[in-house]
Amino acid sequence: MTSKTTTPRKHAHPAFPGPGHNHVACLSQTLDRAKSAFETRGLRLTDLRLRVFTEIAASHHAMGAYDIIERLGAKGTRLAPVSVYRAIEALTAAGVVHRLESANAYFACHAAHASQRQHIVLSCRTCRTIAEVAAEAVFDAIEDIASVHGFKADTRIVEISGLCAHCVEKASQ
Amino acid sequence: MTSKTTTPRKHAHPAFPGPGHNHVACLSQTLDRAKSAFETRGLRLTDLRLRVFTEIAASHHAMGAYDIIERLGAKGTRLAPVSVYRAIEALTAAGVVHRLESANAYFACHAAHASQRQHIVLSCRTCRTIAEVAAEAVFDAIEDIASVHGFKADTRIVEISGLCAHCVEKASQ
DNA sequence: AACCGATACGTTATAATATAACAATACCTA
DNA sequence: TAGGTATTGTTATATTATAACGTATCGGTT
Repeated sequence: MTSKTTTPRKHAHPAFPGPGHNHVACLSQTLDRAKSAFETRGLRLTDLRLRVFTEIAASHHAMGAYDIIERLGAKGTRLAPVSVYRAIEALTAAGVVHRLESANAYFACHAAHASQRQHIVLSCRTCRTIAEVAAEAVFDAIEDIASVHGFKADTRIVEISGLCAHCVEKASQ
Repeated sequence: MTSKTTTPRKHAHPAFPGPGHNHVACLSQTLDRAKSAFETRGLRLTDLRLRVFTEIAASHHAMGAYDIIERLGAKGTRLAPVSVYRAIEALTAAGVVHRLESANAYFACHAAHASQRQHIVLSCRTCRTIAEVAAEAVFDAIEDIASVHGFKADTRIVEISGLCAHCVEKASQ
């Protein structure tokens, strides 16, 4: 089995989707999850929020608020910054968008994020792709060290920058 | 032993210094460490950098770049933003100042940070105090999960917000 | 000492990110 | 359909950060 075969992947949603992954299907599922996330929380996924979310979820990259404005502007709707920020706030509250703190940018949650399992963010500095991966051991270790110091943790930000598997492979060729 | 005694602490530099800790001594040591950090790296701790660092290290809080400008301005030197940002850049490169990514702010490294042991940031949302604590288990877990995904980690940001031991105690009174 | 290249700093302008304040509209639901 | 709440529009402004370019200073070399 060579590296160039089109053998089906084991996972429908690998942490780092390759450049050629079927993003149409991926996006469709992500939108569905967003809809239920709003529904189950009793929140409204309005047209504005849906349009903003669709832009963010159009890729697996983090996107600045003003990027979103420009992209939606190119499609005919010039939004004020505050409108986009409010949409982002609602999407974040619903848990379908996260903020990449180290980049002042926003990315869609493409994973099922079942229940409350916590994820860390892996961000490839070459292809800019972002993946969230479950990492309970990391959060367990954080709780341990926090409790050693009598610290009561509230929000936990873990953002790792580096090279994703695809870019590591390319770099070694 | 009541909670109001002035019993000496076990550590000269606890992760979260109490409100009444001897910051004069603390600052003095922090400045010394900064001087050697610049020296060993062959970098210059200029007057501007020293003044900026002294402001940042005046507390265990994170400070915005414009806060620094205002504080130094109150002391007679009105600096342009870019000057402060350049100083911060140099101080960061020397490893004596870190950026709190989730707050776009900067804080002094008050710990010895011996060798290359990695630290996570604990940030109290009540008293705003920041502590860096060694947490090798956290970084080990991060390496594990990264390698599972074929990810080659480069920079690692771990920022935990919550309540420090002092504020937990106050809140429970 | 005089020179020279590199580093640091000053000055001005502007980019990039984010929120405040208040008016208008849309949406529930009684 | 009336009235309250949530959402969006509109305008202005706050906050964070960098670009571009000139001047000064430092440190090593002749």
